[in-house]
Amino acid sequence: MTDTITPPPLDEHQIIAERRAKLTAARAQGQAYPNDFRRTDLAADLQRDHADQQNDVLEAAPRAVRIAGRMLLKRVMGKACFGTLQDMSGRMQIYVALDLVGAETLDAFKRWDLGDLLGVEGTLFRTKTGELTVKATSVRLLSKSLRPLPEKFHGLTDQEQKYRQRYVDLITNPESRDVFVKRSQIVQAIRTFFVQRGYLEVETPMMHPIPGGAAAKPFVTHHNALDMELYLRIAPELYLKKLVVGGFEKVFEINRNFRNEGISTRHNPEFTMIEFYEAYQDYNYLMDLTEELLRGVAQQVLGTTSITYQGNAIDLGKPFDRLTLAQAIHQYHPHHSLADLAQPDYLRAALAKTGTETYPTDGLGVLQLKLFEAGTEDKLMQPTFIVAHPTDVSPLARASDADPAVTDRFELFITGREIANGFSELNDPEDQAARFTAQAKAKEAGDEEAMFFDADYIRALEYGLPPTAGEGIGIDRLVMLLTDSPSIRDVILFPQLRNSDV
RNA sequence: GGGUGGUUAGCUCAGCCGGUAGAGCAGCGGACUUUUAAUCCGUUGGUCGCGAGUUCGAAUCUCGCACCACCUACCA
Repeated sequence: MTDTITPPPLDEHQIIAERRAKLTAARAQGQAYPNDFRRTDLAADLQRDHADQQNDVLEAAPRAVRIAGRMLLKRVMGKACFGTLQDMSGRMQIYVALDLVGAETLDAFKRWDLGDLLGVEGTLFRTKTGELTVKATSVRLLSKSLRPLPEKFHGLTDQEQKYRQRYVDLITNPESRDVFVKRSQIVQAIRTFFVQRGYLEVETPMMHPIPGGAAAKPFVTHHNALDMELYLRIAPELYLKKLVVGGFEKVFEINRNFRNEGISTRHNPEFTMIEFYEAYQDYNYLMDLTEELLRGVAQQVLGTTSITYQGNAIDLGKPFDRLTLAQAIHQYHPHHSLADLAQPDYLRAALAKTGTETYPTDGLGVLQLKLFEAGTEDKLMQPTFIVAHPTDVSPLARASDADPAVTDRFELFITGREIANGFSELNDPEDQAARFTAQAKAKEAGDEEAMFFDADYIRALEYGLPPTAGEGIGIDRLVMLLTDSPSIRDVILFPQLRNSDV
């Protein structure tokens, strides 16, 4: 501590100035930010443990408690006051009366502000109206809050401020807290699911000399000591498969990916994925596993597999549909017959009507994919696996034995959004090298998202990757689904926003 | 990248047929020993996002810029 006065912030105004004056007065009384108060109780535990006890029971055998929290409501009435404290678990009312705490403490309490952090000792009782309350024998100011909280009834509603000052959002809006508590529970449930199945959780590099594992534009940075360019990873895929080569036959990683692309309600530059790989399994196994995972997580975190997303009922309990691109297009647009959808010329004509650009090099599969994306993808409300993606756009997936033009791959769509992507891995090093060469050519031709030729990955495959199935699930989008959140920013604590002047 | 809407007190919002800015909450002063969005009386607080223009006069009309939201495009 020093005696130097902190320069007032640029947005200092009357309320802050008044609170700062109270802080200065508190400093004159002694330590203004004490750290010797130890709580013994959390609000929610007390509410739960004493839910059934009437006041006569509580008064007969007084329960001594020590709680701490932020004061969100205060009702001053002459010689007795009520306040509402909030801690990480919930809220608890406190009662501060002259005959129990004395005039000095009562006067001090009256000057404390909403937002101040208090420590309270006392006993439990129940008020006339039946609310469990701590009757204070002592109240202390533990941290002065210099900035006023948002309006106590409406909380913070301004979207920008909710994102930029998430801490204020979390203080005042229980719905926001709930989303992030659920997010934590969802991630924990996923982690447990894989650990219980014998998977090893690993951490692979976030900085890659060659960005790989997905088609996306990377962020670039520079390592000074090595004097080399490094890329923030766009996916952990290639590293995880190297671990399978190394003998870790079931691995998963839950971590951030970074993609230097647009920002929207469904895209944040850094987002969280789980990727998992299991040797001696294929993509059909993954689809079964994915259904089991999503059902289990929803049941565990929400207590149900029937959920609502933005007004649409979604049933995670039923077996998920499994359709090829052509089958999905036909199902939602029956005027396209399956025979038509197998004709490249027909597809080109249909795409021309939707204004979608096509290239002479687009094969049947790519044309189907484009038509799917142009008007079917967003209609897949209920969980649907789209299987057999074209080999041309799946450079890391194993080609189908029955038809090498497509891969043993699926994408899972729910509410019209891609939630997961998985496939039987391409483990033939010569095929993989050829696919990388094709990608490298596309990159030279100007495709910014085409992949690099990754020689170390080919070398790993040359040691022998067992037949393996691998999948990625977008955690943010899954959390959006399970918390009924309309924007990815609602499920990321500190979403990326443009710079602002504080 | 394109379109639409928003930006007024610390917060939630009115005011927008151009005439010098309002409410509730919070704050400040006062009353009140079971309140709970406490109540009652009094009261402080504003570069109306920023910059230009039209006008005797702009929160209000016009143009530009910034940021936010939504839609759209892009994006495995």
